[in-house]
Amino acid sequence: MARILITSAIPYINGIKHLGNLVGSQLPADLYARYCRARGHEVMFLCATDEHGTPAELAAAKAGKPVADYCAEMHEVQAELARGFRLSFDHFGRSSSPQNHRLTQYFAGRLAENGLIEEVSERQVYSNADGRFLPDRYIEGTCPNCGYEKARGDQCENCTKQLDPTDLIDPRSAISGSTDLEVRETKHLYLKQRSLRGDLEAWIDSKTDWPVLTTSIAKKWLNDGDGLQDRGITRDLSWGIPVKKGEADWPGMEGKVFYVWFDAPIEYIAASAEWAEKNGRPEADWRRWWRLDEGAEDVRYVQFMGKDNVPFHTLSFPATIMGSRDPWKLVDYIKSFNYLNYDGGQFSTSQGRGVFMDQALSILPADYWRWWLLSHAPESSDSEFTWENFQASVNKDLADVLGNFVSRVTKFCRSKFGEVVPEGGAYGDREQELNDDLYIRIRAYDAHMEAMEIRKAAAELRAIWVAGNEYLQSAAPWTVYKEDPDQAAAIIRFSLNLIRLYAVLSAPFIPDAAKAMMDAMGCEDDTWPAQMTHAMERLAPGQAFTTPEMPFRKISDEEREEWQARFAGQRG
RNA sequence: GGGCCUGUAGCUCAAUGGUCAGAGCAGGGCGCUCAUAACGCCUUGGUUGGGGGUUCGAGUCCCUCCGGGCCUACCA
Repeated sequence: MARILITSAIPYINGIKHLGNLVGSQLPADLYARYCRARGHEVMFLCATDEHGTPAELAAAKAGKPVADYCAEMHEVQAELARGFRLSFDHFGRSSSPQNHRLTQYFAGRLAENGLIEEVSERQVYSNADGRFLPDRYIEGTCPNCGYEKARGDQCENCTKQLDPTDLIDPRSAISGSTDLEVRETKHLYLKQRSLRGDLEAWIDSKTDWPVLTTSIAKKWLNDGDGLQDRGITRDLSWGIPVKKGEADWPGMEGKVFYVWFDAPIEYIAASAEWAEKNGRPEADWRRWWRLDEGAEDVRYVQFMGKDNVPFHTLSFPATIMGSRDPWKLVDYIKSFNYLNYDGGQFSTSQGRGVFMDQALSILPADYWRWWLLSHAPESSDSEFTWENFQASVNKDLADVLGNFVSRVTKFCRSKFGEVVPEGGAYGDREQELNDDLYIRIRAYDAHMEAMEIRKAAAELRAIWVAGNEYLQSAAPWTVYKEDPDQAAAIIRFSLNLIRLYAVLSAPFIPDAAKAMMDAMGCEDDTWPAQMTHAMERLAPGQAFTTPEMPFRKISDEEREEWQARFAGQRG
């Protein structure tokens, strides 16, 4: 038994996430967490909402609510959706928690003590009408390079030239449209990542088993141009974690907050502290996951995220940890994902293009989405959601291969032997052969799950389901029954045990269906199969079961067409 | 502009430089009748984006061209 710490990239607070966001971090993290628990490991699976930053303030203003209220409400909305998708977080925290305030200020203090913080005075654009400093991309204007009128202050989307906000012709606020802008002097803290570059590079170089996607992004940032740059970790905002040096005030930084990307990863740690408080546990109980000097030497820490998050998890956050010169746990493995596209284009939050988490659950149960998304996870390159593919995969895999297997076995048994595991007969060569085959397949499934090769794991699981149908076809209990009812009873007893086996193996992917299958078999033993002969005798003769009606219904062509039209764009 | 990823069957994807490039779906044929017209067996289908090179041997390594995508540090 091992101890496994798992975190998913924390979703931003300003709205409901789409399926691309879900499959890029939270869902695969949940799959892995469920698998690790099923194998008997001690798991701490954490996620949270990422609540600070300019977009949160603007979204709250648009909703006409105080930002704290807005975030509290949206946190609850996201938490409810997470429950709907059966994301099995041990805790779903908030980056605005008191625990994160304390830890973020603590880390900043440690970094300052270690000489890794620099105060930099810089000039930034201030909007009088909006009463706030504007991040570069919240300033619009005409591109000096190509004349595009909606160029952003960081880059022109039309000609892709990188810009400085002061380059723009006729600059205006992207929030209010106001042209009443001025450049003001403001002081900020920079994390001196440059002086940690060597440590970071050595650490990245030691991670030879990480996905190429992860290490290539990290190396690019380490080596590109002048190499890793120092990074501003404070902002002029009202909503956020006040800048402090540990518990002490930070002279000259009054009224400023930490940059959201500084405090967000620290929330991984803080979330465990929230977990401890919520469950009435002592501090030591969460610190044993994070502090190498307080019990975390044997913890394996795995992070899940989309590729856009990689620089912050391979460089910025590790720089914070290393720079603290404290024995905090660094990540051991980063599983990163490409993007999921939607029907020939990108998912678009602003255009309402694609399927969002709430909409998905409103039309089909979580298992349908979990199965499709995980079995098509964008691991090696971007992948694409189409309704045709979704319908075909779900109908074939879940309804025909798995669901129908459960139906045909239970209904045959009910009609010939009643709703109890039948006695009589004995397992023979055919059963032994399948056991041998399943043993090999389950070991392959385990290997894929342990390596977080998600699509391969899904394919192997599906092959395990198929094996049940092959067995039934060749054993043909409906024929055997006519001559030798006892032998047919043995075949069905074996098949009912297969259902239980499938429930155990499938639970990480489709937890609700798996539970329904276990409940139907009247079984509570979900021990992961080791020796097949034992696993296939869990359901003893005489044990009652119930016959589930339609474990998975199919998606009709009409439904598919309707959804296709409904989610094409312009949400609402 | 620079960097990275990617291109394999109609579709979605596999293949430590080493049998005849494999699966699933779709298509075709046969079988079965327990089951949600489901299941099983067999089968059609490829100049691995184009071209050149290295090698006894290239989907895999190198060069080049073409197509798709991502990143490029103040959105998060």
